[in-house]
Amino acid sequence: MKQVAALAGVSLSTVSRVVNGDATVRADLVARVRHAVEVLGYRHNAAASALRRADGLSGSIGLIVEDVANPFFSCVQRGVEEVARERAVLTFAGSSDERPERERLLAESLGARGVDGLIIAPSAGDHSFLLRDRAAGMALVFVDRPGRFIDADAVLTDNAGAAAQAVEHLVAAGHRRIGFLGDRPDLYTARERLRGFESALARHGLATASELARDALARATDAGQATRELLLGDDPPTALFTSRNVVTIAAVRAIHDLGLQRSVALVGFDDVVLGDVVEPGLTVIAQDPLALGRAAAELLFSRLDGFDGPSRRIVLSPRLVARGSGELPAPVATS
Amino acid sequence: MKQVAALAGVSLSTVSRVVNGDATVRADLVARVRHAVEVLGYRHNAAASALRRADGLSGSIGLIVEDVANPFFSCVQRGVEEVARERAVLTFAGSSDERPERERLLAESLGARGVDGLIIAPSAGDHSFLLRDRAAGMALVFVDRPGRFIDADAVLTDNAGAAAQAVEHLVAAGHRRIGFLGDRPDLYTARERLRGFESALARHGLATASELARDALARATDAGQATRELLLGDDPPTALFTSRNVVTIAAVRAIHDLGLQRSVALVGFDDVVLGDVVEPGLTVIAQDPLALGRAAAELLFSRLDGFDGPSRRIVLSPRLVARGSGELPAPVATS
DNA sequence: CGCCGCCGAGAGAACGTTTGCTTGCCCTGC
DNA sequence: GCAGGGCAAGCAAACGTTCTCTCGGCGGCG
Repeated sequence: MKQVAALAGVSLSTVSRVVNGDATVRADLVARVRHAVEVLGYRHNAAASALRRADGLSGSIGLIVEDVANPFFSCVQRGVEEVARERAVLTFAGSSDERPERERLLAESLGARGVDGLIIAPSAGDHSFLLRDRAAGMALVFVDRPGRFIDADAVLTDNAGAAAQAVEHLVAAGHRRIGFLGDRPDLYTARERLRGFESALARHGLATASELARDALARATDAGQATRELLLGDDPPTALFTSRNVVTIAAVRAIHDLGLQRSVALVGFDDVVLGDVVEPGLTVIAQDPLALGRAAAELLFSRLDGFDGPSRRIVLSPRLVARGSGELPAPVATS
Repeated sequence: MKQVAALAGVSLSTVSRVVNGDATVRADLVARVRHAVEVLGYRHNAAASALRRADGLSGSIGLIVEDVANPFFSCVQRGVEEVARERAVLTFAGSSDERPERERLLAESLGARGVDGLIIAPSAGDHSFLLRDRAAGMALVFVDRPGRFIDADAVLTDNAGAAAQAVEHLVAAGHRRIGFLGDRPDLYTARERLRGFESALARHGLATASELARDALARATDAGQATRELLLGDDPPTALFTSRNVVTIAAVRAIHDLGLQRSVALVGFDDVVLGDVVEPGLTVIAQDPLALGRAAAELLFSRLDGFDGPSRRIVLSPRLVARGSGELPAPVATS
């Protein structure tokens, strides 16, 4: 910057003003400075800028999700990025692997990098440690799940309602024995989906048979194994509800391996690539992860724009996409 | 930091030394400083640190891919992140949407943020503008495709070899008329795959019938449309090679819509979720995007660790996974 | 017992910006 | 014609660190 100032024959202040688009600089000086910038290959130092500038903004935000490689979260990331991009803000993304200590490490590293805001799809841990960062001016929004022990903006899905809708759909097809393949029960989304599942069953006078429910299926192999156990056990369910994309995929695979794809009904949470091509087509509760990410980013930027009201909560309703697997009729009762 | 120093009754220098783990500080002072840090909720300012410190490292790297929501690239991102994580380095990720000017904007923003290194899956543009940043100390690695007009480390896939392997596979099943569904021809990967495709055909004395090749299929709708045109045209191909995950998915969908999934053979580039469940199973050239990302990050960090040799190139060979669609036999010739 | 050297800690400059304040100039109004 | 105000540009301090240099104290050796 010094060199630029020297070459253009102006002061550092003037260069700074030009770089920041200050309108009070004379046109010919602007031109001289821009030219010098080009010639010298000057690149603005955002770190130093954020350090000095009054608002302390760095033009970057952080995003913490379970796994950036999970299609659901990678779409959330994309949504966040799209909104951030419009404001020339960059996005730091990190995977927590659902481990609270790793999540905390990431959040603190991001804070140390001076991100203006943080969007988190929180794990099961305590998030009150973020109060400190928020007090330091960092905006905070939770996505997909609410934070624990901290009151903050959040964008959520109507998990319970959607799970109930899935049950209604299966009951309408005549099913009475519906299996549940769930995620780690310490996760908000998993609990909500189970809650919706059970309450819908109860509405129809169907008790949850605990032998028809499996959870803690964090890995695909576990989910496949659980599917086989359920379907090969005594008095197996005639339909399955899978509570998450990885579980759905593993269950579909297991069902096809067993050759049961035309006899066991299935509704899965999260849409899945090729779900429309599989035979029968996969009936899913399709979330809109892109919209989730976009909404979270919008909330974040409204805070950065100065909104200082009470914490807001946006709840998106996913839609059921019927493609065949969820409409398979229950076999005629033989008992 | 001043407050910490005051509370601990030491100088700023000492606090800095403690924070950076300097061993020359007396144990009791270390304890006092750590205590003060806890009490005050002090958080290290990475921006100021990078600004002042001798090596100028910020502990962050950048990653630019076409689309973070594309499963291929999200896995690359994950691979990069895993390696970076081991070194407590954070990852900035951005989507270029295959637009050179957006890619350049991202790269320059990342440079301004002072990333220590940059990993790019480059679009079709000119990347010589990165010379400036590299001269300023930024490490640079290309992944999936080499950069243009700049010599740098790169991690690539043997695209031509893999495409040739796909053709060999289809020829072995008796196919003579093989259709090609390609990506934007200005992309390195697309060109290489077409090159491998054509040279393998030539080896078997099969000229490339231009009416059997379609490219520039950047969007799913285009790819589906092209598939339908090829298969419904006069003298259609008996087999298809699809050059990319999004194209493969669209083609599979179109083939199933037409009910031709048991008569038209298909080998696709990139593995796809549920590719093993579809009927018939999807035969693919499976890349290992996680390994691609990891290797790129390893190259990057070796540069940051001081390696200063000539640019290196790692080429990974994908493997063909036969699942059925690529082994469908050609119909007996009727002509 | 005295001197030298080493170790540990503090003082202060510097990193690359932004920004409040100041200065100088020109224009306008009385 | 002079004074005052407004605008454009420069000066210098400050942002939160790191790092070099210096200084003081202590121990060991001569």
